[in-house]
Amino acid sequence: MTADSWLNQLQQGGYRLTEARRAVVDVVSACDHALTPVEVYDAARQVYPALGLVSVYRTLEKLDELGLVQRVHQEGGCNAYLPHADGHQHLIICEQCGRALYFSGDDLSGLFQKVGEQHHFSITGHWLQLSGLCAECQPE
Amino acid sequence: MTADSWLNQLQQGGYRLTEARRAVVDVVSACDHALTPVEVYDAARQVYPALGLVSVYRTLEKLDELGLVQRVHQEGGCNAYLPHADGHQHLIICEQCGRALYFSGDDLSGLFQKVGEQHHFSITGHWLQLSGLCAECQPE
DNA sequence: CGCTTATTGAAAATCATTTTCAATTATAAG
DNA sequence: CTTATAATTGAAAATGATTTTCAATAAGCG
Repeated sequence: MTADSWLNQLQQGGYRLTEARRAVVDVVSACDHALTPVEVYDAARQVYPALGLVSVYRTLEKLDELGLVQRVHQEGGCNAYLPHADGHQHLIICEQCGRALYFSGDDLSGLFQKVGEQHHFSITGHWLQLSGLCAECQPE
Repeated sequence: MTADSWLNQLQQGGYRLTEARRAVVDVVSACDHALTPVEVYDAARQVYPALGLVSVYRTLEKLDELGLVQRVHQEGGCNAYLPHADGHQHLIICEQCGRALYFSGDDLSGLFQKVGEQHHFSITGHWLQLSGLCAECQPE
């Protein structure tokens, strides 16, 4: 029931529940790879044809604000969104099929702090994404 | 003589050396923080006022292709360029002043491989950026 | 020096994103 | 169940970044 949980959190955040938002949430919350606004638009219109692209942008913005999605940066562009996993902040993305997967990086945070100290930086954030081929996309 | 080295590599790559390219290379190769195309344009016109923004885009594209610059992703946008350090692939960027710094991540590459194996991914690349405050920008 | 062709800057075209706006609709109050 | 109010909507226009087109220029070869 991720979608329902997201809708609850939207409401909790003071936002109204509308058809447009439901459609966007349905698509994004159930997806295992990053989607651009246009991809969300196309998928969500299958359910709710009256949807406007503008509402997709606006809804993604709110989901991002609530920490429900995370922005993914890729070669081609930097405007794709993925459900945000709690606690696990690091990503692996398959170059071929686009499937995304979070992995736990508890051991890394300490390392980042250490690297920061070496260079006299106080580290406040990090961005880590691995790319490669998932099991299914690997040649024999 | 980084600038000269870059110009050599451009020529080696089959490209001609022009005033426009010289101006762009001068600016980017000597900069310690990420610059957007427009920022490069503004800085380079101080030296070569006839420069067109289009040539900045085109030159940055070629420098990227030759591995001389690297694209940096940041909150606001993902279109800033930084000289590419050889061997050191990981970045720390100061949130305040924008100063960028590479650090060696030999120990990390092994770790990335291991994480990949755990999830049956063959890792072919990674993207790591730390952000924080550099020594000068830290409050006492 | 002269030829060939890559490169140029300006302008137009394209593409993604944001803003504007009047109409609609979710929600709270009656 | 109404009604009132303010958030939300989609369409269209506006913006901003990037790319393409194109005739003029200039780099680099012979």
